[in-house]
Amino acid sequence: MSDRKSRSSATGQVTLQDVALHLGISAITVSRALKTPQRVSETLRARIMSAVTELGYRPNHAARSLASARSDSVLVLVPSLSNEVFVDTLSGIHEVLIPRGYQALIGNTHYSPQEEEKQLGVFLGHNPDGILLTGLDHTPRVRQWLADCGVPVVYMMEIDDARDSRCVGLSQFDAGQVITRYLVGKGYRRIAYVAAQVDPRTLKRAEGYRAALREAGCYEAGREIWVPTPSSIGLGASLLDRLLKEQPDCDAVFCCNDDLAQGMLFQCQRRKVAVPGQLAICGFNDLAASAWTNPPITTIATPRYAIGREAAQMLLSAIDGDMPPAKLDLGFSLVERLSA
Amino acid sequence: MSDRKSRSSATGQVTLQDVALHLGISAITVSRALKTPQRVSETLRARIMSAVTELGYRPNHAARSLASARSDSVLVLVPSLSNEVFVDTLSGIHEVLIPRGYQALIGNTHYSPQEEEKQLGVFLGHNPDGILLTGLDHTPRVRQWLADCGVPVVYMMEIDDARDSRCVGLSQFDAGQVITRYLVGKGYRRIAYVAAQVDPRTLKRAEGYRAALREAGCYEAGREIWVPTPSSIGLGASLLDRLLKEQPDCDAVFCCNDDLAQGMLFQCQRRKVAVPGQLAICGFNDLAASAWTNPPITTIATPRYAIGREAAQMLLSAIDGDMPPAKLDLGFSLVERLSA
DNA sequence: TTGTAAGCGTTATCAC
DNA sequence: GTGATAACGCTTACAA
Repeated sequence: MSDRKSRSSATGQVTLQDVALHLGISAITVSRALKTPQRVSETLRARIMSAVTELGYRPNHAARSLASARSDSVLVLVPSLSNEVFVDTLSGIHEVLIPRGYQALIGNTHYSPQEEEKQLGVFLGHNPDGILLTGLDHTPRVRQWLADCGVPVVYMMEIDDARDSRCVGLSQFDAGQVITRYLVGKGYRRIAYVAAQVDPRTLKRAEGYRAALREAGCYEAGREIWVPTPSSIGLGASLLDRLLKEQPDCDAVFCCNDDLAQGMLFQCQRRKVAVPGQLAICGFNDLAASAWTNPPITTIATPRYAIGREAAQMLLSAIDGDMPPAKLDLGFSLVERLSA
Repeated sequence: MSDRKSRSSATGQVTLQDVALHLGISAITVSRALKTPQRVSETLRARIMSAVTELGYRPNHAARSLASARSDSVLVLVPSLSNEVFVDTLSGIHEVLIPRGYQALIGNTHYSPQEEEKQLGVFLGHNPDGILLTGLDHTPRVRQWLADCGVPVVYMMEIDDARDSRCVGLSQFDAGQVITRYLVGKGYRRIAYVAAQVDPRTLKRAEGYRAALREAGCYEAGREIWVPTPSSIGLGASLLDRLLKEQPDCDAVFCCNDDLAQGMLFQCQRRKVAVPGQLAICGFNDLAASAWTNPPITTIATPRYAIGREAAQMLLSAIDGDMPPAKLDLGFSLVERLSA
């Protein structure tokens, strides 16, 4: 009868209380019927369920999160949404999270640790049950927050042997080394490395590149081109011009990613530079388009779907039982095509 | 002195109460110092601010949302995250939302109205202050929920003159008609339309295509190829094969998007089909790569950043004051390049 | 300018 | 198996 309990006024939303009142039972029972059906008698449960649909009840996430200190959501921070690599990683993550009833809260850090810190600050207020981070390099404050908040974290994309943390990825160093060795094996000797959007992973690929050239006895310091701007096909095209000007004797180039490699290839076509005849080109990541250009691009295929899936899996295990930290190396594979 | 008030036990989180107790003041004052600084004396505000940083207080979103019935978050539902178009739209949205203190909750509907309904059901529980939806076609239940929940909605990508709703986009029909007229103007007469990932917008572009051909007196029903699978470069390549087999006399093709056009172009290169000599190709959306292929691709540039920005802007206005529904047509432009 | 009281919608805890 | 009660952390009233 009490009027003030009949309807939540503010939002016009149907509450648990409304459903309970409608059936003459208490709110907690409705809650149980939804969360732990086996704890409610079958007949009552049926009545509750139909009332729920009839009244159009939809749970209030904020209230649930506040009362239970869980949010059924997982924070995912990636450096970019325009990079196919991270979009694919996100698909893998969703594939695991959604069926288990979790929501992904997606944040874009734009390759900036400071931006990452800002995003983490905001999203931590959403009480995520778990956190998925890209890479191993984070600001001190981020590390502090992560340590303090007690929320499980899995790091994606790279493998770190040192720290006592969970991570799923591959050795960026090894991958850079393998593809450079491949070029050396093909007989190329004056091999350039071209990188844009400098980040910890392009740095490690560069180290792999250097190691491979050193072991082959053909390392030259001046063969690297670094630009800090975001990577793109257009940038690849202009870097081909720069490469040809600065290193006219160069016979092969390892691009830190496939966008750059595609742009270089397109520009070679424009400038009538034969690929791989005059210049061999290889990339990194095996983006979808790289199999279709002419010639198709030799590259390193990275298991990003799998990284997303396995990282999400590992995170959920960490959330449920207290599974101890583990490292998962998903490797990579050399995709030999015709550009190098 | 009261022990139970000193620390929120469950989460180990620092609360407003903790900060207040630390300073010997009341929680509401701390709240005010953070939300409406001008309502707190300068000296006290300074003390509060330093205590906040010292203790590492971070607001609890769930509690705030529950108490205030606002969430400072906006739900954004897009059909795909692997399509550059929607990624760009999201950037535009972020550009407006973030500086105004809003968070975007991103949902991927995978081009499915049912999936959209599911996502909306879940995300509505997060009490978004506003909603940004893609397209004008939604399930009856979605329309019902949107009408009931009283949250402002802006529809993106298309323009609807009929309904009393807010939308920001362009006329997909007109764009399809303009590019087809362009082909006709260039002298092509046996023009095919190829579409993948059938959605309301590719349907409308097709109608524009038909209208243009009818007015030129060269419409033929059999010149359309439709496949329901997701669009990709690889699919474009295989559809080129199919086109050449089924319509060997075809002299130009309008692809419903640039992915398909790029794939067709690459496959033409493989098969030594001259573009545009033997077959003219044009696409839709002007994706980044289309300017760099050889030949570069003639296409329709869609203002997707601007759509995101303006839609977010319109939504925020709707959230703040009760700005009346409006339509915003951002148009499109024909980008003439060398493929057609 | 500051504080008190109540309540947002849900769940944990402890009774019955 | 079901219910009463008290939180969860914050903000909207309304006082002082």
